[in-house]
Amino acid sequence: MKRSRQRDFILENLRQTKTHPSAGEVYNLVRHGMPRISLGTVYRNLELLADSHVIRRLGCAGSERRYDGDISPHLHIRCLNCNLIADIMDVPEQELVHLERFGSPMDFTVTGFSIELTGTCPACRKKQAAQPAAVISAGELERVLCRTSSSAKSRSRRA
Amino acid sequence: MKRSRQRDFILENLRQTKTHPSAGEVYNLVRHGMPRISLGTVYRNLELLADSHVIRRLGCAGSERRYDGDISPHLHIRCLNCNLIADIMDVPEQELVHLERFGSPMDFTVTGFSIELTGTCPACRKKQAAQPAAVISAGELERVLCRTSSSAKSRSRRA
DNA sequence: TGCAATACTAGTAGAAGTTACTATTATTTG
DNA sequence: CAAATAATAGTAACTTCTACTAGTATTGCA
Repeated sequence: MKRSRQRDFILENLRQTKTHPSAGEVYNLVRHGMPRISLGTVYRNLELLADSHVIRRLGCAGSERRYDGDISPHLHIRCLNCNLIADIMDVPEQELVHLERFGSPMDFTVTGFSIELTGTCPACRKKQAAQPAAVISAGELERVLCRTSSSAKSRSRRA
Repeated sequence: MKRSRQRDFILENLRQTKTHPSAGEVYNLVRHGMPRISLGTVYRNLELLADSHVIRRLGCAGSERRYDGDISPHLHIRCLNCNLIADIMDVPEQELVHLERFGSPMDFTVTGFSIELTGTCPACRKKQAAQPAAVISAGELERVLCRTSSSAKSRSRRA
């Protein structure tokens, strides 16, 4: 394994960022200082750094993979609306470690866990208040979505 | 909102499956009974059902989105090697709910959380034992990855 | 210091997963 | 039954990520 200026610069940029960026976002960050760096290099090095535990790969960050230059033990909360991710730094370690004891169905070897809180960030809450979503009643929902399995089965081969 | 045979059939299939399938896998399942169903229909309805809390969208299931027809409170463990997902059914509810109290940095509204254990499934453990991965020492890692920020900075504009 | 070995990069192409679009079909309401 | 419209099939396009190759940079050693 050899050092490279690209990897150093990626790490440096990630450590100075609090936004838990995706690979594409890191790419845009580092391009300011290294205009000719390639996207593939960013992807490769983020994975390499995460595999080496120099940075953290966020376990549950929506559809795209996100990274954190801060490897200290802390949790994240993600806005389900805009995917903004914030740190939760004040979690006592003993609250988390005990999760592993739920471990081994099917004889898995448990090596870790991912926890992510989800919610709504202040900005999105304001938007949603101004423009409230349509609401569907429980009865309506039942009617629409929970047809009995027998009636569905009897018609299932017509599509 | 109108009912459709496709949505009913997707739900029925998902509920009979224990594998926490992705949208593509659900597509392959339902095609046996509905050969002309389209992939887009499967995607749309899985999202719709998940948004309505009729099924669960797994919060941290690797790169692709996975779904669970069982919405009872339980956790999952995923094999980091092959992405096999197993249920962990015996988690006392009170162990989980308290997580929400770590809640609101930046004034987020906390609506839920995702927890996923990670590890190695029995099949992959056997494979890995037969073919062990290369190991890098801590000293080597430090040398390669942790160049000081000053030396990196001084060269960062040359790429 | 210079050279050989080779890990790494830039640039591009391609794969996988997901979303968007449109004409047509199915469901619901009156 | 007919009108209104939500949902579908099929396709194209988009996003994220990975693979590939020729060329470049880094390291180890003389």
